[in-house]
Amino acid sequence: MQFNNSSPIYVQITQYIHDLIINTAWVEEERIPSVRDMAMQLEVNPNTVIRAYSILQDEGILENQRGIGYFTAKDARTLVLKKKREQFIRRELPNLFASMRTLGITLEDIETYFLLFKKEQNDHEIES
Amino acid sequence: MQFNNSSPIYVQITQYIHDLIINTAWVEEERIPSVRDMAMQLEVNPNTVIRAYSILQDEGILENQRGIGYFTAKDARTLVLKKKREQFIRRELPNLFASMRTLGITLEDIETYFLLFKKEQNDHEIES
Amino acid sequence: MQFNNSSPIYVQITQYIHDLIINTAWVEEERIPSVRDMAMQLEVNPNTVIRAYSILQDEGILENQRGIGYFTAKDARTLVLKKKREQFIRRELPNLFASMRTLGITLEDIETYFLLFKKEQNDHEIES
Amino acid sequence: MQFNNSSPIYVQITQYIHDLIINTAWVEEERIPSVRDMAMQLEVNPNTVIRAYSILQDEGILENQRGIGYFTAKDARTLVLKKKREQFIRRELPNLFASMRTLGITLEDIETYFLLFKKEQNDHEIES
DNA sequence: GTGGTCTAGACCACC
DNA sequence: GTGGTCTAGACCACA
Repeated sequence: MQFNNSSPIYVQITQYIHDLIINTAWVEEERIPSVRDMAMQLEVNPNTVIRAYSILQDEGILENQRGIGYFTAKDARTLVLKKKREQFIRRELPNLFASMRTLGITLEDIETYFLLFKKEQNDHEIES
Repeated sequence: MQFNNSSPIYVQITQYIHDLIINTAWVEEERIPSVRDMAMQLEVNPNTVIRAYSILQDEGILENQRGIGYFTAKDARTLVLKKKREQFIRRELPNLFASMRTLGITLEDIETYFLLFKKEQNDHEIES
Repeated sequence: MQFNNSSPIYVQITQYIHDLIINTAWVEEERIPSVRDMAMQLEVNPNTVIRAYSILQDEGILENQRGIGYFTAKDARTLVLKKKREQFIRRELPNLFASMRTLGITLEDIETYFLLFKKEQNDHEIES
Repeated sequence: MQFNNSSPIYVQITQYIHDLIINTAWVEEERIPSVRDMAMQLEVNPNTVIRAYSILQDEGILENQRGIGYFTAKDARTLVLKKKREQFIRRELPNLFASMRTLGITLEDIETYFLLFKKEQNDHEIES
């Protein structure tokens, strides 16, 4: 895994795990890699992984069984999706609409870009 | 002016000035408030204003005349608009589309939110 | 049995056994379940049960007969009660009074909560 | 300040700050000692102080102004009191009542101990 | 100056 | 084996 500098590594790890759960790469109520394993796998200090895991635990997405390890929560996927949707509507959308307003971009323009974007995605998939 | 914690204050100031120029609240080729005045007005450390002004100077939006002060550039408004459009298409839109994809949000959903957003804006304007 | 995360599992097991002895669910001088049985019943690692049993043995509440198993002591119930009373007066009460003081809670308030608590208990018993 | 081993240092620091705010030793909307100062004062690693401050920030008791420092929140005292009261009622009281039940201790007994406790407190105050 | 992140490494309790 | 706490120290962005 590659990290960028725009946000802290521990945040990028939480987002990465969010994705794993949405993709069902990590299924619910199963044990996830130990802090040390994850740290080795991501080539990161264990403390950084602990920080990410703890945040996810606070969010109710992970649970901890003493001396055994971390587990995905029962309704982890629902929780993640709900959380991300809220964020999207409360943070991303208002920014989007504000930008559209100041730049004079309409919904039709967005649609055009969207079709283009989907086309690109398809092309990439065909390539690979 | 109120600042939030999600991005550095100097960035928020540059965005604020971008808006002032787009709104033609600051017209082109005119002197803008001195660093000290701006700092007092925004209740901010002068260094922070200097940083914002310097960035805008690098972007070609402001110009500095030694010993006199800062001025808006000749084509400031065009520059700002161009810059913002680029950012919008290269950064915001891809993020938007990616979020839509993972969250299963369609363009129709966006439209619904957009109408809602416009309605709220109108209500606010009528109130005030 | 359900364990919470606020204290170690082996501590929760010792408290559970304390209760069993006070309730006379375990009578004195009788053999108690083997470590393995107990571990299976509680869905817990045998080492954890061993730890709990050892502590109770140190407290004089359990006795171990090599090769045979663990037994409740002759005066187990008296011992447990005495121990709990001491703990209550030396640890819980001072904390309680300190909290009451800083939070401005009076004995009358406590009484109100107590009546409420007893009422709830009754309701639960009637339900079941 | 002396720390005990029963709970992590960063937790003890948060509780210490809770007390400072309840006692109005720290008044609202004022700057508090910097992380480094506090660390030196408490003879603790700065990271440990950061951890405590961050938790209090999440609780809404402290606020952070970038590059300037931490401040007590506007309604910090109310928040702390509310938080502590809730904890008291939800955690301490049920334990208390459960102990009273199994040990056969009545409210009258508690009152006796309470008067004793208050008497001791007075004696201590007179001494010093 | 301020706080925030990250690492390396030690030590501990728990299962 | 598991996670959790703490330290020391480096480095960075921000005001």
